Amino acid sequence: MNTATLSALAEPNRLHIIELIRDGGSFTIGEIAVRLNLNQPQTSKHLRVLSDAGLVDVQPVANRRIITLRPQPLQELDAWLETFRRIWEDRFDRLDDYLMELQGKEQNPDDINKGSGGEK
Amino acid sequence: MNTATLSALAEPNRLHIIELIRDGGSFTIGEIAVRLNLNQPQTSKHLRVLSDAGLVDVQPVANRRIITLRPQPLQELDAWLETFRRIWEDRFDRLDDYLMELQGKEQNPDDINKGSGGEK
DNA sequence: TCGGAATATTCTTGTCAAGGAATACTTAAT
DNA sequence: ATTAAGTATTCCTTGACAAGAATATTCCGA
Repeated sequence: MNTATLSALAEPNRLHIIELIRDGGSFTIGEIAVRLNLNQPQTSKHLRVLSDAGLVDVQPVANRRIITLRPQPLQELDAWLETFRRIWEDRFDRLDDYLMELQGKEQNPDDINKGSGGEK
Repeated sequence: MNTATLSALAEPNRLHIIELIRDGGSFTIGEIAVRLNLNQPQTSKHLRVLSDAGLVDVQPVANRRIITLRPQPLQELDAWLETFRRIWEDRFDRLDDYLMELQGKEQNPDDINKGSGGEK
């Protein structure tokens, strides 16, 4: 996974921008600033970050910028999450039980080690 | 969405930890440190962050900690992404074509013209 | 009780990101 | 050419965060 996508989304204002565009379709930088109560310069800066991360498209129209969502990074994030769904179905319920039992009983470390990787 | 989840994942080492656990099932802090070539203190610190974000479960067993994945935050992230899929199906394919055309790329003219607002 | 293994905590330092304020740039209209 | 709107950039300050190093803590076994 791309940490650029994640850190771009990790900032609350930027996350709000993404959600605003998701719901509203397309906006101008000034419109975004108004709707989210941000100053224009910080809005521009946040959009620069989002644009660098490939999360938005910026179309210059006259002296405005039309901001739209760009699906790809979010789709990649989705694909990454997909790699977890398999695990959740196969393994997790059983592993959970196993750990519960480990904690309930007094056990020695050798029994624990046989779980995943043999060592020592 | 919870920005805590996102910023926890936005750090490369922490993302690697999550992927390691996803693939390997369960690990000890020391094992994680060895596998990812991290020092023990930073591994502990990263795991504290992951634990605070609810991304991992920490089971004390003797003087070790058994680390396992905790599905919930990733499932919430997944649910958040779900809110975008609807948009992508309804709206985006059409909008994408529109933007392609704005940029001067060759597209199927029939598809473009039958869009709603042919502005140009 | 002591030693050693596994993990936690503290302190320091460098880096980087975010907001505020001021200013520069670009475009359209007149 | 001038003006005003929209946006970009710069400078500054502040706070958060991550790594490194050193030390503290907890637990087990002998």
